[in-house]
Amino acid sequence: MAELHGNDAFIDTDKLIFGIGQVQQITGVSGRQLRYWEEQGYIKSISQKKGAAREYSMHTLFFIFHVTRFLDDGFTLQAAVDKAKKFDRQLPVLRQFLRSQLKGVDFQDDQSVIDFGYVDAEHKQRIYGIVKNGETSFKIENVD
DNA sequence: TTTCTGACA
DNA sequence: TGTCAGAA
Repeated sequence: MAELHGNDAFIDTDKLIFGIGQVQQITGVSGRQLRYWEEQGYIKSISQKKGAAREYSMHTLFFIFHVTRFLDDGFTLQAAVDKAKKFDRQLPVLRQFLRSQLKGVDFQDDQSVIDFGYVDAEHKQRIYGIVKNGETSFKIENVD
């Protein structure tokens, strides 16, 4: 039987392929830079053979995007790549945690309430994430 | 037309 | 890194 909520239930983002021209348009990184970064081993394109046009997976596209953000923050290319890699490692952990802990989101008049479920095994307290006026906070409530 | 590699006022 | 050339 098929699992409805596994990773498989979503689009395999690595099957979304982008040409170097598209990557340039989306990330603003020049083709010259992309080839140089690849030459330096910072990024990789899908099976780059001889003079064939480069293709990038969506994962790589995201990676490139993150590198540019760190470059904009003033980091060197090497440092930006390192930070992007670190960020890359955090994503699956964050996704797993959120996927298992997120119970639902309630949209109220002045705020949004994220239900993270019970805090304790006894189910005496429930924790919520509050998003209000552009700010976030936690709230723990006792369960009746 | 787009991309590739190599080179450099 | 940009840019130009010559080829695919």
